[in-house]
Amino acid sequence: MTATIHDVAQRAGCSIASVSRVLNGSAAISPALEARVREAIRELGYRPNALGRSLKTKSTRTVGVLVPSFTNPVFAASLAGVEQAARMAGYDIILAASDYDRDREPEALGALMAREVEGLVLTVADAEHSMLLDSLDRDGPPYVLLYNELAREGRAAVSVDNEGAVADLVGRLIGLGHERIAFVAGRFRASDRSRLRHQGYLAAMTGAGLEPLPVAEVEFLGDEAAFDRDLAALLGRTAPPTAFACSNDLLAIAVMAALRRAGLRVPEDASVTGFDGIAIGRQIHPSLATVETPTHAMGRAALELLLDIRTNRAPRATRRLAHRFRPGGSLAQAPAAGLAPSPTLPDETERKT
Amino acid sequence: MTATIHDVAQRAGCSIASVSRVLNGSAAISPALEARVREAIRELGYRPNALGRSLKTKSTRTVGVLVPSFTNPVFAASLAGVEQAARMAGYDIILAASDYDRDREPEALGALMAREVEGLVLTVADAEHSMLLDSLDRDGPPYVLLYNELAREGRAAVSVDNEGAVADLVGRLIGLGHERIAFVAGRFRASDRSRLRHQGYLAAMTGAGLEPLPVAEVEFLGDEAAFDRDLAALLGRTAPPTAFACSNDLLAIAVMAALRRAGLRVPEDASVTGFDGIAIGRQIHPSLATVETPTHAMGRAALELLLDIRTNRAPRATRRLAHRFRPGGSLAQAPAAGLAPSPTLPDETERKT
DNA sequence: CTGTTAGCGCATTCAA
DNA sequence: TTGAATGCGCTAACAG
Repeated sequence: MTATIHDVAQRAGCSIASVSRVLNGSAAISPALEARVREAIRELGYRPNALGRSLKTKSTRTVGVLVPSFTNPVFAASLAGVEQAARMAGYDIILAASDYDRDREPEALGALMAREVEGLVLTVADAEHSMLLDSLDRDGPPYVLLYNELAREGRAAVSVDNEGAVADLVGRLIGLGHERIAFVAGRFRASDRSRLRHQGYLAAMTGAGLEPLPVAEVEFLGDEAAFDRDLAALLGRTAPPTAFACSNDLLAIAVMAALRRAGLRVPEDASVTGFDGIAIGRQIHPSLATVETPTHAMGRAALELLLDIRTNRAPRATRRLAHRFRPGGSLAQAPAAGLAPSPTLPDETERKT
Repeated sequence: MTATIHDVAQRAGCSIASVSRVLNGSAAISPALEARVREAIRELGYRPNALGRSLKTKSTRTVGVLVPSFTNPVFAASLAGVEQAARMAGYDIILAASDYDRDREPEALGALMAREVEGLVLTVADAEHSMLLDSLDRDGPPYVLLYNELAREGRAAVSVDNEGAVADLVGRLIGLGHERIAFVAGRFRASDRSRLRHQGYLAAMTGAGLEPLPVAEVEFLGDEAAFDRDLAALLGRTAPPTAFACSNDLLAIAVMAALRRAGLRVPEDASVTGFDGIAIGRQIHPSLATVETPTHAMGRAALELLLDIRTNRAPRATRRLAHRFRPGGSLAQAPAAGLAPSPTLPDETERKT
């Protein structure tokens, strides 16, 4: 049985109130008593029980974090930012993952709320039509959405200009002479970010008088074969795309691999762009042209905003952080106009793993 | 003010004991009362407060997780495994990160323990000489080490055969004719895994009668310039290495990029191997030859072992999960640079491009 | 400056 | 089958 405040009091020969006082510095204590208490604490290896404290003070100093996945470097980096900011503010983090499954969101949130978290940082599948958020607004702790963008006022969020950034990116592709530009997206159902980025693509294409191609919605976590199949519809066109704008970096890297399997060279035969700016995008060859988003800072900002909202020091509004274009070797001039890329023969004989 | 058990009792016209009973099914209740209670719960939107419950039952159904970083895909995947297993077992997770800083470990653990976690899953910097673990053994919740391997008996751990796997990997390099094989490691101080993997390298080299090269300890999170500088000592040798065994995949990918900057081709001029088997290693070009470790499963196994230890259903021992070699394009025959080594049979497919 | 006391929300005796 | 009472570990009045 671990020591309680009573044990300390008894050993120090004082009341539990005095122990509590030296613990929290909530009132003046005579140096002599304080010394005795500290000694007793040391001897007993006493550490205050946060449960008892929280029950009394109604302050758990805990925030809940719900993300779709930890495996995605973007969320991992954000989580690190949240963690760092939380630690600095003396908060602990309770974690939950939805695995991109919106049906899992409610129960995950329930678990967090039962723990009496003082606030939430969440990335949900669909922020626009979420009853979840409605119920949180009604009776829940304050929350800050991370990555979700939403029109509705009175909701706090930390995000980037997804639509504008992709529009800019696609604009660059167009500037490089690309006309047949495809957009490759993760499943929309699981990500409103993906949808917003697609909007940016559409805006840029129509704005330039180009015809958007049908979006390729690929299964993010599927295997190679499924991926190739999803992409085949695009590559099999009589005039295949010369550029692939992808809704995130992981997808872009997968697309680059798929193009390679199809015998196409990046960027000579096709350009590829990503979104997010994950670190590894710089290391690969060719390096990935993308939009860098301040993932870590966004996590930090989300937690700081949350804390500010709690103390009425900030309104519930969307805070957009700056992104920037990151050049990369995956981006090049469109191949000679009018010519479809030569359908190089698959050199599968060379590869076998 | 959110509803408490008293509010429910009052509304249902009964005692809080009865409400508690329907909540936990801990005793028989008349159907009529139960219906009234459930109705009251619904009307009030009541959800039990986990704090009060935990304080009473001394069961928090919470485990603490301490990892060096979330950004490393290996830990991210493990964390996902831990989370999944925890959720299935009805446990919540409190998170802490040490940022590879061993001085941060104690306070992080302190925060977790104050929360009365029922167990811990941790990856520490140095499991062999950790006072931290000693103090946990003395008075702390049960814990399971993840990735840390240690000789000491009576400590629970989930790991892989780091030393053996690298020895095997280096053996393959040797089998491909490589003799000047370098080992590139993250800073040893921050990772005993790195040390163990280096041991495997040494064992394989000396076992084959080859002379180990001085280890290149690189700053894992440094910039490109620092990285190139750290590697310069190796590349500047009169007879530079023809193969680079790296202590993890991220490092290996960074080394591939550095070699490229130095004007060397992988694998024609130099082979590179990693360790961990992160997913992205398959997508890059050339694909990364490495040791696949079951990161997600290890996280799951760690939590399951923890729960089993709690209930005395398992001893505190090390559980090693199986790894396996993953072939990749980063691995090739040693360049025929004027050497005539003993004729060894390559067991891998020849690669050319 | 210090001690006594009253809960925080809940599960759980013990009676009825 | 139900209710009253106790206490988990702690902080915060309120006295002294």
